[in-house]
Amino acid sequence: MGRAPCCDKANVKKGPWSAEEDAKLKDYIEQHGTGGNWIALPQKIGMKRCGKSCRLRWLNYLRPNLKHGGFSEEEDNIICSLYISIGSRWSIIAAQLPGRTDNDIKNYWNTRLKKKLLGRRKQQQQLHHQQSPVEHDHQNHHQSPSSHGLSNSALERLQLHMKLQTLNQNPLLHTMLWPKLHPFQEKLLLQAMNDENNNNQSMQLPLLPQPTTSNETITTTTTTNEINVDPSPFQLGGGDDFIMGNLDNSGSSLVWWSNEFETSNGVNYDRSGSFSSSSNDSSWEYCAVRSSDGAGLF
DNA sequence: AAGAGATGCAACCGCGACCAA
DNA sequence: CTTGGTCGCGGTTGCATCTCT
Repeated sequence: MGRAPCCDKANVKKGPWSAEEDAKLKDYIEQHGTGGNWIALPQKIGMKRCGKSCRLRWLNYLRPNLKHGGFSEEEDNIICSLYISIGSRWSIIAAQLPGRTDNDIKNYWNTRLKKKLLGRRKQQQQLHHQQSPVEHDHQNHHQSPSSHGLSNSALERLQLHMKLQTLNQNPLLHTMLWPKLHPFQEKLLLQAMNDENNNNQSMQLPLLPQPTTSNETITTTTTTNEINVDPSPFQLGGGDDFIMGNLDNSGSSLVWWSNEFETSNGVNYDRSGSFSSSSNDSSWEYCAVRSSDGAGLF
């Protein structure tokens, strides 16, 4: 038994919007607002459109003060650094760019910006594909995210991160938004990239060294409270993206790019960027974490 | 010039979150 | 607490346009 549809699909128009439809919707919303109910809105104005479709059209196209195309270098930097930090949270990224919609940014990232920054890697992949499509497919199949422990997205962000670190072209963003990769991350990334380029067998993530008797407490500063995380051993690799844990005895605790994880105190974090640890390593002060209790972002 | 493939973007889909009853 | 309705988000698709051969 599936979910009930939000509207009568058979009597709803789909596809591109006409100028008349645009004008009708725009006029109504500008005069009356949405009324807090997108589902009922098309009926009110006599349109054969799904309420969700109206909402999307308004938010992505008809809303005033929207910018289309022509992303600036500064916007590129912001998108890139936020993507590295928080992943594909397009609505959050869009909130930092006035006049831009999440859909716009998502499209821009997927079609242009990603290629601009990771273009070389793609060319290499295409070359591989041309040389031996069958073999390539076979390897792709076996090199699923779980085989090397990192999803494509996580690997992509690691690669971007390293690449951008080397550019060092925007001092502000560089220091504020792009924390240095931990040596372990660098090693991991280089290993993954090397593995990919060589079309090798699947790479298994190394297990983290077992933490010793460190009494350090990782502290994350969140918007509403502080979370004390027991630095007991974290899992690395596995089905989701895990690069986290206590890496050595010097207190350089690390949490990075997990899609989701649960600490021993039961707090779930979702797609974190990095934590600062209570050790005085200023390069780890930036964090982007969402915890299960709703707290925390940057 | 024409066909094939690549690219860009608007729109759709499905799911989880949220909220009120 | 449960249920049903709506919202908002991220992933995906479809199609028009562009580029290459």
